[in-house]
Amino acid sequence: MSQTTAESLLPIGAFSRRSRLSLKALRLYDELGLLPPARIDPESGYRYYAPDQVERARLIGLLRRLDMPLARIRRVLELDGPAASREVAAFWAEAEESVAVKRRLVAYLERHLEGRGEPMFDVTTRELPEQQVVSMTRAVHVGELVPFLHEARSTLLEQLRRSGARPSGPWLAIYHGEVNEDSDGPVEVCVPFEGRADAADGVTVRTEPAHREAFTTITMAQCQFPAILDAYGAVESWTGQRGMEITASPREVYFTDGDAAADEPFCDIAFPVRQAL
Amino acid sequence: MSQTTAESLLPIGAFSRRSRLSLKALRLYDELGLLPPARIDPESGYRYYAPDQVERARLIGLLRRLDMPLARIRRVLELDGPAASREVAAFWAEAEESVAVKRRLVAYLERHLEGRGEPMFDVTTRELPEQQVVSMTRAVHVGELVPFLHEARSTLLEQLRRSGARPSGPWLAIYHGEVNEDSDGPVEVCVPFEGRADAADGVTVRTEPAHREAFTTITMAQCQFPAILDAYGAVESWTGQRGMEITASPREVYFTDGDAAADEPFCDIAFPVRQAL
DNA sequence: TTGCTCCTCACGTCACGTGAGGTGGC
DNA sequence: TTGCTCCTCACGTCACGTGAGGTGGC
Repeated sequence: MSQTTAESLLPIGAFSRRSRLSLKALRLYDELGLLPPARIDPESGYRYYAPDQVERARLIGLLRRLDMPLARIRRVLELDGPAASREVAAFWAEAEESVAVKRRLVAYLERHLEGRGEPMFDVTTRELPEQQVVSMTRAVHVGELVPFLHEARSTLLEQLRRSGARPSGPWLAIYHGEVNEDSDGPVEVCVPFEGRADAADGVTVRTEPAHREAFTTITMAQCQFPAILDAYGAVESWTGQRGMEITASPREVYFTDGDAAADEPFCDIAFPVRQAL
Repeated sequence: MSQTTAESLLPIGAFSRRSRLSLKALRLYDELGLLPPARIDPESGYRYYAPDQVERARLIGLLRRLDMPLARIRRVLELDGPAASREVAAFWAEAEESVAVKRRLVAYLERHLEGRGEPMFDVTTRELPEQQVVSMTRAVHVGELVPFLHEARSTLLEQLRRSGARPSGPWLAIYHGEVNEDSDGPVEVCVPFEGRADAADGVTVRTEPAHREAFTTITMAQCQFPAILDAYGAVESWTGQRGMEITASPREVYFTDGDAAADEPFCDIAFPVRQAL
């Protein structure tokens, strides 16, 4: 029996041909414990694989063709059939999401490169007085942004209610860093208020200094990536042309508590500015 | 004027914020000549960028978000607007193609992982006598495969005609290596013949030795990746279960000159075999 | 003895991220 | 003097590809 088993073991070259994985890949998967050979000769270090390891090897190869990282493949392999299938489906759903974003980006780039007119934005400035705000800050990637905005707004309003203070203007989010797939902000959600409010777990009370800001109003459709780049770009170039300097992180001032129709005013894109010398 | 220009130059940190590119990325793009700073201080090595370089920088950043390689981005940047737009579209078309393949692969994997029945294949063997063939071999990736098959077949038939020989059986392709996006075969297209044929530029005349082969017949729909994996897998496991050894590269024997209906017999998937001892 | 297969480093690829250690101007 | 910004290495990441140099069995 062990005789028979030993005889049917495949050295790495044969196993490579049967599994369609390179020698280098097989050695790496061994090293990572992802696909250890059935036997390793202790003298020579030769790797010998069992024929029934071919199936696992091919599965790894196919998952790699989806560009699934090896760490994630390891997780798939630890699950039973139906759960593994769901894991693959979940991975692929993420991939499709990222493709959908890129598809919009391609459309945007084609429009820009061909020099077809970008949408027009009315940019103006306004003076904001010093203001008390309650705020919550978190590092979020793009997928977690919208839930965070809503959660933070609710928490802040609740905190004002508990403190006996009342909101004195529209809520806003300050983007201290970029928010996308690779970058996670941080994002600070603020609610301006009147009266006296207490800080709490995760809730800061601070003063937003008086400042002038350049802004433009956009619809919900224009607030999606990559269309939103045009709005940011419009405000930035407007300030640049007038010799203004951006003095703080950009912010979005929201008019609604949640959703609006795609073509209704949805928020202001605003940059604090000062006239350069 | 040069005064004004010099004053408006941005050091790398400011340019990084405006372009949304990391310092590391900006230094790399400088090194590669993709986005050299307007001025480099010869003493300190400090990089200074012109404000109008922001546009190019952002374009690079957006193209990178499509996962376009820097070499390809360089090409896009060398083109004028409309041509650049077409380059982006062409790149994206390739990406969509690769997504389409992966999408089918995901469906295939889900079926397999859930253990839903794989299609049944009738596998049998046949004895082939020694045969004269004319053949052409080339390293092709999956995108170039079908054109090569047709081109080679025409060339070989023409060569037989010129030699006064005549085809004596269906044409076939021998896959000496895997053919996919990363791997390029090689693939050998063969036409068996009777009579006497001359070699020519790229056309080899050789004898295919007598052998037994295990094979199954599939439709055109089953000949697509990844469905075709089932047919290959079926023949391989059939041979394995009967203690046969595969002795040469797998081959596909085509019944038609071009296309068939999706559910009609289209080709045989065949492996030369011998009974193991 | 020659070929073939296997072994283990070690370095390259691609597009950066992340320190380490140091300089320069306000 | 302290902080801030900038500089240049150098190494790490990820999943391998590609030798180099050497061993072992037929």
